[in-house]
Amino acid sequence: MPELPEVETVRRGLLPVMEGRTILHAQVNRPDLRWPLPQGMAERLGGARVQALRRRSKYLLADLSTGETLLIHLGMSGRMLVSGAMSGQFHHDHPTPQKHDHVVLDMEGGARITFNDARRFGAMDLMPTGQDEAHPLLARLGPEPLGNAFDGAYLATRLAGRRTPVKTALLDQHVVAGLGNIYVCEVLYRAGLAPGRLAGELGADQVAGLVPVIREVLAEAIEAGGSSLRDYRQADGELGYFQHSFRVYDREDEPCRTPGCPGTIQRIVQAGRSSFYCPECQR
DNA sequence: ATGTGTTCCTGTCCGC
DNA sequence: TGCGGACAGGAACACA
Repeated sequence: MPELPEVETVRRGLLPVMEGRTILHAQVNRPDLRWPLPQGMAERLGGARVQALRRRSKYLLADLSTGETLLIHLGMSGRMLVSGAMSGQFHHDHPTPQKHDHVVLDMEGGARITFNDARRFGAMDLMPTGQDEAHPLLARLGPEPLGNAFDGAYLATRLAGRRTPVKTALLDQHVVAGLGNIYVCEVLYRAGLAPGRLAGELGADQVAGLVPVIREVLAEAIEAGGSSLRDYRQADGELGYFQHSFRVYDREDEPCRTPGCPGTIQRIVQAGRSSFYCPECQR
C-alpha cells in the first residue's frame, strides 16, 4: 500500500468530489474487509454530507453531517477510484464493476467513488466525530512526520535503548505514523544509515538528522503525486511519479546512484520485510 | 516491556 | 502453457 504520500494524494484527489457533497447512495458488497464492517454502514452513509475529508497517518477520515466519521484504510492494495464527474465535463458513465469492488459511494454531483481492494487488508469503520483518539486504530499512533510534534528530541526519546534495527523502528507506526517500507528505505539511504543499525545505538546527531530527511522524502513524494507501483493509482487513475526517484527501493543488484559510488544495492529481510540499501553509502 | 514471527488475502512474476 | 513458490505498499496478534 499506500504509504502517507499515496494516501495524501488520494485525499487530494477525492476532495473535489467528496467535500461538501452528500452521499446519495452507498452500496456495500460484503460484510467485511480486514475486519467486519460496521452494522448498517450503507444506511448510515446514505444521505450524509461529507463536511471534511482529513488524513491521519495512512487513514482517511471523512467527517459526516450525521455526527459520525468514516474511517478508511487502504491496506496493501486498496484503491479509491473516481468516475463519472470529470472536471469541467459532465457525464454519467461509470466503468463496469470489477471484482473486489467492495464499497461504492454515489455522490451528489455525479461522481462515483469505488473502493476496490483485492487483498482485503484494508478497513472501514464508523466512529463518533471528534473522537479520533478514542478509536483503537488511531489511539496509539505516533505523531505525524510532517507535523510540529515530530522533532529530534521526540525521536531520540523513542529510539533510546531500543535494540531493534532502525529500519524496523521507523516502520513502527507508534513511533512515527505514516512511513512504510518504501519510504523508510529511501530515508535511510539519504541519511547514510545502514538499515541494520540498532535504533538505540545511533548518535544524537544521526537521530536528529533523520527528522529533516523524513520530511524531505515525504514532501517530495507528495509533490510527485506518490509512487505508482503494482496496485496503486491516484484517485483519478493517473500515475504518481515518485517511483522514478527511488534510489534503493526495488533496485536489488543494480548500481548505486550516488555519483562515483561503486556500490551495488543489496536486499536483506528484516522483520519479514525487504530492506534495500547501498553497503557503501549506508553505514 | 520489547522484539520477532505469523497471519490475513489475492495477484503477479519467475524458473522449471 | 501449466505449476509451484516467492513476493507484494500493512499491521494486529500471539508468543519468546
